[in-house]
Amino acid sequence: MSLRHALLGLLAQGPASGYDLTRTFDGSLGRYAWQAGHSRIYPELNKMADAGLVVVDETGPRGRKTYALTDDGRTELRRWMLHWPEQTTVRDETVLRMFLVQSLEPDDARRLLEGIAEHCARELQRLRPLMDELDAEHDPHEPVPFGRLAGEYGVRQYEAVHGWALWSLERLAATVPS
Amino acid sequence: MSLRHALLGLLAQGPASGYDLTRTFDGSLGRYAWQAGHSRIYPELNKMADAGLVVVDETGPRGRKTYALTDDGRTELRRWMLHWPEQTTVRDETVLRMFLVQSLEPDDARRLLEGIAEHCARELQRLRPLMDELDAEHDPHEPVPFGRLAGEYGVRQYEAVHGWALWSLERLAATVPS
DNA sequence: TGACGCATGTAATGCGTTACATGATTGC
DNA sequence: GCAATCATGTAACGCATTACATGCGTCA
Repeated sequence: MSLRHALLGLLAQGPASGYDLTRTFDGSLGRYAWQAGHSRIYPELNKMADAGLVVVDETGPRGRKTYALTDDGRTELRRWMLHWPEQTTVRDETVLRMFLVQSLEPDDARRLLEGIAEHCARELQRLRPLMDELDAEHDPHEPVPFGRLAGEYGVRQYEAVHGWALWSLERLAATVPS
Repeated sequence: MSLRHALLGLLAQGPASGYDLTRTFDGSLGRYAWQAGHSRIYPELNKMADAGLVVVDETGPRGRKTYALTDDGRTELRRWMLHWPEQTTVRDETVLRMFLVQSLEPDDARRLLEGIAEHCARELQRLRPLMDELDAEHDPHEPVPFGRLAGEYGVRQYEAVHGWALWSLERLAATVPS
């Protein structure tokens, strides 16, 4: 039930409406960690309010409701963050493709790996300047800005996949014909 | 509909029964890429047979049925492997926790990051020798063994997360009190 | 006043997990 | 003969996506 914990974690940064939270999922959170559409978020927020994990903080125009964490919500978030099971849920189409590279003909496999490497290189060119900018703007007296750690994860992730794709290309090419 | 493609990719390595495929998902495939239990696999194989993507190859004792790819199945697998959408499905509880590290008190955040770093270090100690063993046993005239590329991905992935956790710890500690 | 974006919801369908259910073979 | 494992399936429930549905507020 990770959607619930994702919402708790986001609300820990400060009150937000279902609409705000939906847009957060559209960004890098949804891209690298967990996806959710508004049609799941609104019902879940209502259930969390029933369970006493969040409360409606403010109501605004157009029926806008911002939610805030309760003490129970913060306790549950902390419990989930610190006590995680050994076997966690992962579901990643890209990694699945990596597992199945060898089901392709050698030429196709090469093309796929080259595509992955290029994709990673492009993403790195996009992400690294963003991180540098965050760092340049950052006042060292303030806490690390939200998203900076996740962004760093993204950079390192792409570097790892990039290196993996190049290594795999070499490895596939190195097969000695008999 | 990635379960279907996972099954196609696995069957591309050679015919297998639903039971065999279920055990494959119990291993590193399920751990890093995609999970599925037998209760989804059997119905899906039947649907894939109806759709002409696979055929029953052999029947064995205890009602065992091995499935093999058809030409249509191989075509569909190739299509899926080579033409992937920009926005792919990712769902990873660990990465979600990474995104939410900053929702914790500094002490808790530190403990969590230390836990992640230790976890990665342990997994690396387990995985690296396995990969070295695979390489030592590998006849260079044979194609790269199935799972070797994925295993390398696992190693690099853990190295990346390990480095990220250490970097994050430093970064959190570096906040200058005002 | 019309278009766009904000804002919230429900319904239908499909995918995934857990639990239920059954029976055959092999090895001890 | 009994236990473990092989082997396949269905049912119930919950979660996720897509589509359907509605209405308010702001700005040009």
